[in-house]
This record gives sequence, structure tokens and C-alpha cells, in this order.
Amino acid sequence: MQDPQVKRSTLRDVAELAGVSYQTVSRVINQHPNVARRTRERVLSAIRQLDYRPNQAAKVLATGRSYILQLLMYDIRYSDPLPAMIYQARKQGYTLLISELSPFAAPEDIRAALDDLTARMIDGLLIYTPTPFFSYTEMRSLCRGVPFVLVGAALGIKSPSVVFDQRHGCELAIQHLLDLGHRQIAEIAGHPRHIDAQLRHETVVTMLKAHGLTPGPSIAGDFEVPSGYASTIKLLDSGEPFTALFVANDRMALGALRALHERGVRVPEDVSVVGFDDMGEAAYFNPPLTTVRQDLQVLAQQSVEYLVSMIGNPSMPVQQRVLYPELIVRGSTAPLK
Amino acid sequence: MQDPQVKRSTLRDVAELAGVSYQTVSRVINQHPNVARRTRERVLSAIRQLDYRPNQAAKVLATGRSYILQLLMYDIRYSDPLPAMIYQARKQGYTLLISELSPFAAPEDIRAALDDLTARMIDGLLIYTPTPFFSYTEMRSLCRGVPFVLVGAALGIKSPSVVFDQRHGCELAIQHLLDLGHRQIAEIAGHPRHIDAQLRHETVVTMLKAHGLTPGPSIAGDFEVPSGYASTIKLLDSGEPFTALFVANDRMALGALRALHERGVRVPEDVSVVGFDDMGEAAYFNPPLTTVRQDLQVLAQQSVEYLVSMIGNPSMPVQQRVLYPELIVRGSTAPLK
DNA sequence: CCTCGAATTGTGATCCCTCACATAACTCAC
DNA sequence: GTGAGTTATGTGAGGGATCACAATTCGAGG
Repeated sequence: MQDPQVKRSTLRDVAELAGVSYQTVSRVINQHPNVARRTRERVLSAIRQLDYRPNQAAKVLATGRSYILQLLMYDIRYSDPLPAMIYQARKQGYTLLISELSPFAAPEDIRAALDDLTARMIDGLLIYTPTPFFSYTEMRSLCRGVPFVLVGAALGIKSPSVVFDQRHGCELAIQHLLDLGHRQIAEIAGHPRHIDAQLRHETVVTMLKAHGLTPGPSIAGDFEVPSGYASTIKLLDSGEPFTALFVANDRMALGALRALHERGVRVPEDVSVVGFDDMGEAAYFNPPLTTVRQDLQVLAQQSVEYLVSMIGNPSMPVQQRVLYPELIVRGSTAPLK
Repeated sequence: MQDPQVKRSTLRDVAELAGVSYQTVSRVINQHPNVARRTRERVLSAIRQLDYRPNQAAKVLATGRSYILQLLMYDIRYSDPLPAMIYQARKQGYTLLISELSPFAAPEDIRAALDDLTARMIDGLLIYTPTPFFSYTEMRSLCRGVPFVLVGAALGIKSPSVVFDQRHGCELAIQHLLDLGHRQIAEIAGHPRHIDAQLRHETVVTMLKAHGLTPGPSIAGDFEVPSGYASTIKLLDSGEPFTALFVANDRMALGALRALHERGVRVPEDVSVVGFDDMGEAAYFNPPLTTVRQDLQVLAQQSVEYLVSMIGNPSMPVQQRVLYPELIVRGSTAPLK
């Protein structure tokens, strides 16, 4: 609700004050070239005098374009690519709006959210949820013609998407442990409903088997710090021996390091630990964490750029852009003694 | 740009199909009571059939209300209250939009951002920046009649605001160190342009002096992990002795713990460390960090609730809601030996 | 059977802009 | 100075909803 006295001025008010038609004012605002210099100056001065700014709602209604990109994601707290997305969007002339789903929302929740969002006349959608409920065709119809890009979706799906090759990342991590001589490798996996967690887990198992090894004990956490702690305690209590521990993300790895420390297990002397993500803090863990880095800046940049070019060219062919993680070796891994 | 074939249906399309006037359809949508049951059903069925959803831009234009709250903040990455704000806003029937300023934006940047935002017909503004450039009167005029609440602003300002009593939080931390017997207390402060950093620093100095102590060495960081690390190295290299270290936020404290560990300084045996914020990871640092907790859920809840009531009642008196932090004692502090 | 009032429905104007087009004013050549 | 060709400006018609009001229908009481 506006202060009643702060009645906004409109195109017509400006036009009247400047002694021109509203259309001329519109031209000045939209930088149309065909306006005489004197007229433009007169209009600009009137705009300043009335403190006029165009009403976006009306503009959106008239043009059908909002210059708004909507990001739909499931947990804002841990969204490191967010600032880069906002920055990229702005750079391309768009505003990025963010809306959040509860973690592991049901299909109906996603449907409802999309219903709500597409009513707002947004120009494009970035969808960043780890639970791939819908096929490309379903998604297309849910988005009702609004172009969309899936961010961090499953590898290999036929949908406009930008993803990391999780498999490659896991292979780097496991290969590193194998190279160091480890043969008994335990795992703390992510939440089983999380697409990345599934893929990371499968890759670990597949790869160990491919090397003729029996996968070590494995427990599923939920990607949060406390679950990393609790899972590690369970692993230790199970009595199954392991000399290396692969943790599906850095956050849980922090919990794992804590648990190992409390139990007197030295890292990396007794157990090597590898994380995943390379969150900013990982380099300062005790010991600094060896982990798999995903360049979220690039993820953000690619996602927004792809979406914007789809907006400009709706018939753009569907593609999946795949990015590759890299291994960052720090102090939490060492050769098997 | 929409797919041309996915032309959205409008009120009129629905009206035609249902054999009623557009106004009746509008009534059905807005739950107006005076609609005959049979008519309502006919309309609802037409809505379903056409997959109709009202155009929000048009609605905003007609009503002047968007049911959108805008959050203006300076660094999304570290915004723990964000999810709570989004949740609270939704609970009250609003959508929360987020936009970001570069860290320590200049006054003109804030002005430009507000110019842009207020053009979008938002119902209210949450302003969460640590640099208080404008007076209440200036702010009011910048917001052009849109109600606003300052979040985490300076203590004692006459503006609608919800803040933590930083002073109280610092006093808790320092008192804790004093109680443990520490007399040589070093400090890593936050960025000097950050309002919270200033207040925390001043409070530390004031309080130590009040106890007849000389404030120990102090270095200003920037609230990021690496600066906590670098500052600690500098403190150690300076040769000035200290038995306790107050760090202005947990993130820097993580860097500090790392630096102390590398230099062979034991925490808490040789040096006690206190942080500020109680970020989720702090309990899992090595050692677990003693820190000052601010309940960000409450901050978020109060901010949104206050803003929404201002929207409902524009003549609501200006108030500052002050929240109090609490001390969380963990393993990084111990009695002076 | 008519009248009155409530319940239901419909009509016009409006919100503030942009589009496509029509008109007016200006330049310049012949 | 008349015509064409720019360049500047103005007009009408939407865009898709809401609001205030007018018009209709309905049921009940006299």
C-alpha cells in the first residue's frame, strides 16, 4: 500500500508538463532515436521534476516481457552459485528472482510452484532441484512455454541443462585413494533421493568393483554436518576396517573429521578422507580437506547464458552442457603406510 | 518470449466458455461469496479446461498490490536468515524477492537499487545492508512511500528496524573470557565499514578498559575465512602476547584455528578462542567453537512480521525491535592456567 | 399477483504502458 | 516551390485484470 500523498506520476503527467504526447515521453524513456534533442531535454527535465519512473507492471503487461529470470531451488542456504547467477543475470539485463522448495519436495509441490511462477510472466526459468520427477515433455508443459534450463540435473537427460559430470569427479577421488595404495575404502553417501548422491554412490561402487575390490562399509547421510559426524561414529562402531573414507560432500566431511578426531583416529596418518564440492571453508579444515572441486561460477555463468539465448531464440536445439570437476589434493589424504 | 502456440487464455476466454461475464469469472477466482454454486462450478470447470491462470502483471496493475516483499542485501552467500524469511513471507501470503548489492556498495548504488525496486510495485522492502548511509527521512524518500524495515541495522536508530544487540553479545563473550581468568585478550575485528564490526570492536575495547585492562593487539579482517587465517599469523608474528582471542565472526575464527594449529599453538590450552554468529559448522570445528549465537530464525520472523503489519497499517509507529544474542560455550575456551 | 430487498450477474471505466499506424514537420534536390 | 524522402510527433487500440456501479434474477411476504 502506498502512502496516499505519494501518488506516483505517470507518462501522461510527464507528457503534460513537457507539453508533448505520452508517446514521445515513452520514446525518450526507451531511448528511441527519433526524438529531437530539444524535446528530449524538455521531457527529461519533466521526468526529473516529477520524479517519474515507469511502472514496471504496466510495462510487463503491455510487452509480455518482464526481463525477469526465476530460479527455483530447494535449499538456498547452501547455494554458492547464487551470487554468480545473480551477477550473470544482471549482466545480461535480467533480474533474477529466487524461490525455494522444501528439501525433497514432492512432484505436486514442484507443479504448484511452477503454476505460481509461470503466472508471473517471467521470461525464463532456472530449475535447480536434485529430484528429477518429470520428463522433458512433462516439464515443457508444466513450464507452459516459458524457456527453462535444468541446473545440476542428471547426466545424460535430454533436456536443456547444465550439469557437472559427477561420475568423473568421483573417479578422480577414488583413483587418488587407489593411487595412494588404499584398498579398504569406506563411504558416507548423500541422501538417497538426491540425484547427485545416487550417482556418486553408484560410481564409487562400480569403480571399486572394476578394480577387483570389495566396496567398504557405506552409510547414507543427508549432506548436513551432523549426519557426517553420526555416520562416521557408526562406521567406526561397526568394526569394519577401512583406511580411507570418501564423503559425498564437504559439509559431511567436516562432521567426519570431528568424529575421527574425537575417536583418536588420525587424519591422514590412520585414515585418509576425501570430500566433494570444495566449499570455501574446506581449505581451513583440520587437516585441510582433499576434495573434488566444482566450479560453481562456471555453472552459474553457463546456466544463465544458455537460458538467455533460449529466450532470444526459442527454436534453439536442446542441449546438455557438461562441466568437469577437478581434484584438489590437500592434507587429509596420504599414502597408505 | 512465449511459445506462440501456447497463447495463454484470459478471463474473457473462460467467461465465453462458461457462458458468463468476465466479471463473474473474476469473482470466482477471488473467492467472492456472491456467486451461485452452479455458476461457480461451471466457471471452475472452464478454468480447468483452458488451463487458465490469472495474469499477475495485469492484477498488479489493476490493484496496485503485488504481494511481493523485496529483500535488498549485500551478500547472499552468508545469509542464514534467508530461508526463514522466505518461509515467513510465504506464510503471510507474500513472495519474497531477493536482490543483492555488491559488498560495501556506495550510497549511489543503494539509491539506484531502490530506484529500480520501487518501480516494480512491491509492497514492502527489507533492507539488510551493513552500511547505514541514510537517515530515516532520506530512506523514507528513497523508498517512495513503500514501507521498509531495516534488518540488522545500527542499534538505537530511529527507523523501523529489527536488530541484535551486538554490544550485549560482545559483553557476553568478553565476560566469559574474563571469568576464565584471561587478561591479555587479542582481537580480530571485522571489516571497519561494517556496522556490526564497528560496534563489536568498540564494545570490546570499552569493556576491557572498564575492567582496567589494556586491550590486546587487534587486527581488522574482512569476515572471510582467509582473513582470519592471515590476521592470526600477523598477531602471532607481532610477538605481542595474548592468552585469548576474540574473533568477530565464526568464519574468521575457522581461519584463526587453522593458523594457531599450524603454529603449534594449542586451543584452548595455550589460547582460548571465541567466535561470533554460531554458524552451523561451528560446533564441528576443531576444537568446537565457543561463540555468540544470534537466532536468525527470530530475526527473520520478526522482520517479515513487522513489515507486513506496516503494510496493513501505514500509520504504525516507528519502532526498533531489539533481539539478544546468547553465549554458547564449547571447547575452544578454557580457564587460564 | 405484485412488490420489495437480497442475491446474483453484467457493463463501463480504469490501471499505465507499448504497439502499429497516421500525421506533421523538416531537409534537400531539381 | 513542388515532390520525394527523412525525421518527429500524435492518435487509437490493445494488454488482462479490478473497481464502482447498474441491471437482472430470485424468493418471500402481503
